[in-house]
Amino acid sequence: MNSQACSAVKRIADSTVRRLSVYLRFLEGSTSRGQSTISSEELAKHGGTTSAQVRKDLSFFGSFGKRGLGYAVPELTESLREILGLQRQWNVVIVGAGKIGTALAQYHGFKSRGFNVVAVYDTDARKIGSKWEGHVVRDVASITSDLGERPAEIAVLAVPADVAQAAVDRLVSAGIRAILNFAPVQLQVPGDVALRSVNMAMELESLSFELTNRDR
Amino acid sequence: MNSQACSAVKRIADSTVRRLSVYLRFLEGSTSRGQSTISSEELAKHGGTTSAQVRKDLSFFGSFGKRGLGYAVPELTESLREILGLQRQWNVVIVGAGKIGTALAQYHGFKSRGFNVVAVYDTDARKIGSKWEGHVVRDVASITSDLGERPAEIAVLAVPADVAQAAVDRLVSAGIRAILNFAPVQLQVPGDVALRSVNMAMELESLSFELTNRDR
DNA sequence: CCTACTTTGTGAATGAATTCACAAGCCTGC
DNA sequence: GCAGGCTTGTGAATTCATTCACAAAGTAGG
Ligand SMILES: NC(=O)c1ccc[n+]([C@@H]2O[C@H](COP(=O)([O-])OP(=O)(O)OC[C@H]3O[C@@H](n4cnc5c(N)ncnc54)[C@H](O)[C@@H]3O)[C@@H](O)[C@H]2O)c1
Ligand SMILES: NC(=O)c1ccc[n+]([C@@H]2O[C@H](COP(=O)([O-])OP(=O)(O)OC[C@H]3O[C@@H](n4cnc5c(N)ncnc54)[C@H](O)[C@@H]3O)[C@@H](O)[C@H]2O)c1
Repeated sequence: MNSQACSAVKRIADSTVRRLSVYLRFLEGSTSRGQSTISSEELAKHGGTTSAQVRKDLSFFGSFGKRGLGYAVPELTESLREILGLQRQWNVVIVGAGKIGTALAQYHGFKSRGFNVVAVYDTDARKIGSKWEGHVVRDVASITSDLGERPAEIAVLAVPADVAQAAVDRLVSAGIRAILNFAPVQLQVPGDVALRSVNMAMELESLSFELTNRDR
Repeated sequence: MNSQACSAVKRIADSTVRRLSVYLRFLEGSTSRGQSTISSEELAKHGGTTSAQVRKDLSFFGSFGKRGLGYAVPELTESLREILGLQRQWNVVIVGAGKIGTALAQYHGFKSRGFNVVAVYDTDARKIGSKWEGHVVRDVASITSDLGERPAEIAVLAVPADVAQAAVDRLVSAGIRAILNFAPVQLQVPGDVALRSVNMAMELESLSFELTNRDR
């Protein structure tokens, strides 16, 4: 019956972690809305799931609520931030200063959640040296020595698909620990490097499938 | 033992559909690479899964391979396009001409797969009327009558989180059938509207969790 | 202090997705 | 045309995730 975010004793499903992130985002809104306590039922409604799922998700990490009452919003917010590893800052590099890389580099939603963009890289000589929002675009060739001096844990990959694997190999040998990939290819990484991909074409195609097959 | 993409008799898991999309993308590369036949093993290697999974995924829709030989690349490509509903064109509107909306409107990867951006909308008077890449930014107030004249099936939502639900309600009542959401909120839609969300903060937080808890 | 009511936390049950394992089918070479 | 080698297609087994259902624990009000 303790409330500490105990270190995961068994493997936690990715789906659980993603829901925790959704709960956290809603809770941060609730705090500013001045609500002091919240039930699993309410959390579920705004997280697109069920109250049993919410309680099960939380139960993997400890016991955070009061029976008959619900969860204290500030405490649960804090616990979720701790579970997700958001109490520290993460350094992020963006590789590929094209259309999507530029949008991401300027996105304020990253910084406000502890993800600091520390550098932007490209290979295009015309882009190297130019800057926006305080970031000078640097030559990707300097990435290994840069990471040696000022380490970054996470890379956001926004380069064309045909050079994505080469860019990953370079990042991995430079010591990066996690990659968020926007190129529509399946990348190979060593087991100790975390990888997530955002594949927008895949999302659109899954919508296409659903529209096509709704009349089942 | 027929090869037609028969209409789904039982519910197809979303994870299956997403993998089909990945297989298709790799196959399109294989064609240009001049490979005429491919095994489930090879497809699996490049799709980040197992050969049994590939065969099971395909088996929901028919029988596309030759035993002892594998799959004919052009035929399988065609079948996957048919299954995913990609033999037609889809009209797409982008709502929110900000940083991410702009990047998406200019992205060539959509058009090349049959998703045509037919309009871009915003509320900001300074943006309305300006144009890039052939798209004039239109006032979101005209969306209902525009969709009446020239229907679009899919909306890409790239507006701030606090107005996202209102924008969805407007799109739904204008008759949109599917939404790809980039705002980090859980949206409510009627059951007959398809919804996918791309939540980049969630991806980053899931990476943060993995980095934090690798030492389990 | 006791009763009525609420909501959590969690084993057990169910349901869904993946993996196993192998018969069936096709190709090649002799 | 038969043997040997390969690869598909698919039920059965297994693993993983969600939902159920209820005891336990708390609140509130008299
Ligand atoms: N633009 C979008 O909305 C969008 C949407 C979904 C996915 N994507 C994907 O994101 C990736 C980038 O798309 P984009 O539209 O920004 O393309 P882009 O052409 O505008 O930008 C790509 C950038 O990467 C740079 N680059 C090339 N090789 C590099 C390397 N080895 N190292 C570092 N930088 C390198 C290029 O110079 C260019 O500036 C692509 O894989 C694309 O499929 C883009
Ligand atoms: N920029 C990114 O890289 C990024 C990454 C992930 C998620 N997002 C999300 O995407 C959304 C947009 O982000 P952005 O960075 O492009 O913001 P932005 O402020 O650059 O753009 C938002 C645009 O939406 C317009 N808008 C506001 N209300 C509208 C309405 N009711 N109808 C139509 N248009 C409206 C604004 O005028 C503005 O042009 C946000 O929800 C953000 O959290 C952005």
